[in-house]
Amino acid sequence: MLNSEALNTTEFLDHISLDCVIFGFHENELKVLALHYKTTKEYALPGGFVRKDESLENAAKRVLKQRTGLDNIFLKQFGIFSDPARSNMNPAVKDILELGSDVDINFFDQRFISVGFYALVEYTKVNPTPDFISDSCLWINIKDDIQLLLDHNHIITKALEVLRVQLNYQPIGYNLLPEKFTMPELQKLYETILGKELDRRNFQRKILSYKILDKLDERRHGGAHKSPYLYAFNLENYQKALNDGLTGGW
Amino acid sequence: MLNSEALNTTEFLDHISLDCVIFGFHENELKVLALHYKTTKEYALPGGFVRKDESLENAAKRVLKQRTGLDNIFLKQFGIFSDPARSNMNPAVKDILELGSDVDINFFDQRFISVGFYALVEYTKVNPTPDFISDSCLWINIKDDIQLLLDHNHIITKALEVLRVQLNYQPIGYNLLPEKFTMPELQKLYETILGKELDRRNFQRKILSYKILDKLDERRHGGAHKSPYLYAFNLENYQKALNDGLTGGW
DNA sequence: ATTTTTTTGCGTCAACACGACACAATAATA
DNA sequence: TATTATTGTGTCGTGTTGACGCAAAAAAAT
Repeated sequence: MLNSEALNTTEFLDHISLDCVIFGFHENELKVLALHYKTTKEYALPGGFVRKDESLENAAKRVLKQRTGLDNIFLKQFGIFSDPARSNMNPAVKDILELGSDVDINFFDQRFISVGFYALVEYTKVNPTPDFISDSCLWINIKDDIQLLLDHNHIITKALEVLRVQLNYQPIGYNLLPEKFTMPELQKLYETILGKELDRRNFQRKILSYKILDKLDERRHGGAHKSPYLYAFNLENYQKALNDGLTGGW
Repeated sequence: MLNSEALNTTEFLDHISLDCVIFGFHENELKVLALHYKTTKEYALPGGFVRKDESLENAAKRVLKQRTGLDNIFLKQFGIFSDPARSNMNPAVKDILELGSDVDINFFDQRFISVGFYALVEYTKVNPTPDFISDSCLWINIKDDIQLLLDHNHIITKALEVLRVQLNYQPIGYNLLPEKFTMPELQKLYETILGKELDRRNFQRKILSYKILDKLDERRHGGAHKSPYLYAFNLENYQKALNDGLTGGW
């Protein structure tokens, strides 16, 4: 009945959990992967616990692998959520109780200090997979602000703030976009993360001045109106540029 | 024998500790408050544990109050240190064993995931106070790179990196400098945090353009050569400016 | 087929910001 | 009184930024 990831709570450290904000970009919108619980019908971030001899980062990688099917995901720890009241009255406890009498409910019902990770994935490569207390795993749109479990909305907000600040220091475009993309797509990604509109022509001038993009001889056909050129990140230059931080703000 | 902060380990959450990087600025040098252990003669960051119904932030404030005598310290969580091996072979365990047989050595000898806080204090206001395993509490100069306990050097390095990034987003100057200060002093603070020299005249032009400083009618006399003017932060403008981030890099 | 509409590619211009540097005023010291 | 290191203020050339113009392209409408 229970799948193996749920059992053996004695393997885990007490009081410490982690939550993952998995960002994807699709149809010009920024999305986050969420679970939908069987019993309480709550939405929640994918999370997990830390094995007694495991680093937090590896625990997060385990969770990511389970929910997305992907290895080698871009992953950063961005915050810690430690309000003593944050996991009081956790509705998920009810979901877990439903699973059977052999569950160590004391483990799940304790105070948790949760470490927040954000991950960047290429939307189309993800195979969303529910966990043992959820019936589905789905993308929710950031701007729909759907109500999530406990402080998970707050966790997403914090992740977004960090993403915004790190836009010039982490390969965020590279990890969220497919290999080939158009300039308007890249711009839309920047606009969504920054929460403001940018001038099309100035954006292009600036991003090209960094020399981090290769302009391809290909265009994206099929859309309405003039076909835009495709670009790809020049990883070598991108990494080099990020080391100093891309100069100037947006 | 044992002071009360050491006892009652049952009050604390297992596996979770915190370490504070307390920055001070004195004689144009950036310093960090450290403890010196009685038995092993190791240097270490001030740290502590989290009570079962206490937020991490409040736990950090407790530690800060105990080591500095100060309330209302500027304080930010900046990272988490979770390598499973980080607290193996912890020499501090030996110091704690020396304290007597009634110590719950199992608590101190477990795996700890440590949450890093940095604090900014006005050097002259601090009253450095050792804890129950240390014989002194003292300022160490950042650039002296003294060898510290476990991964504490690494923790300081990370704190400095964060400080650097946040220089344009947090009231760092205000919290590290006394109320009145000279332009060369402020510049030296920026240079130390950034790890590079800045042009005196360009620095002044830029920092004044933010309108975050009030130029006083007073000068600092007594030093050799021309007496510099004193400045004070205009808190209202400073806070307003930090909200958007001070534009441009250094 | 031709026109319309919207998007894309490329360019211009004025205002501003930045780095490098010049020079005079000042205050302790020699 | 002269010396010397430091501070206050300004200039100048370059590069970057924001605001906006215009023509080419491609699907859709006529």
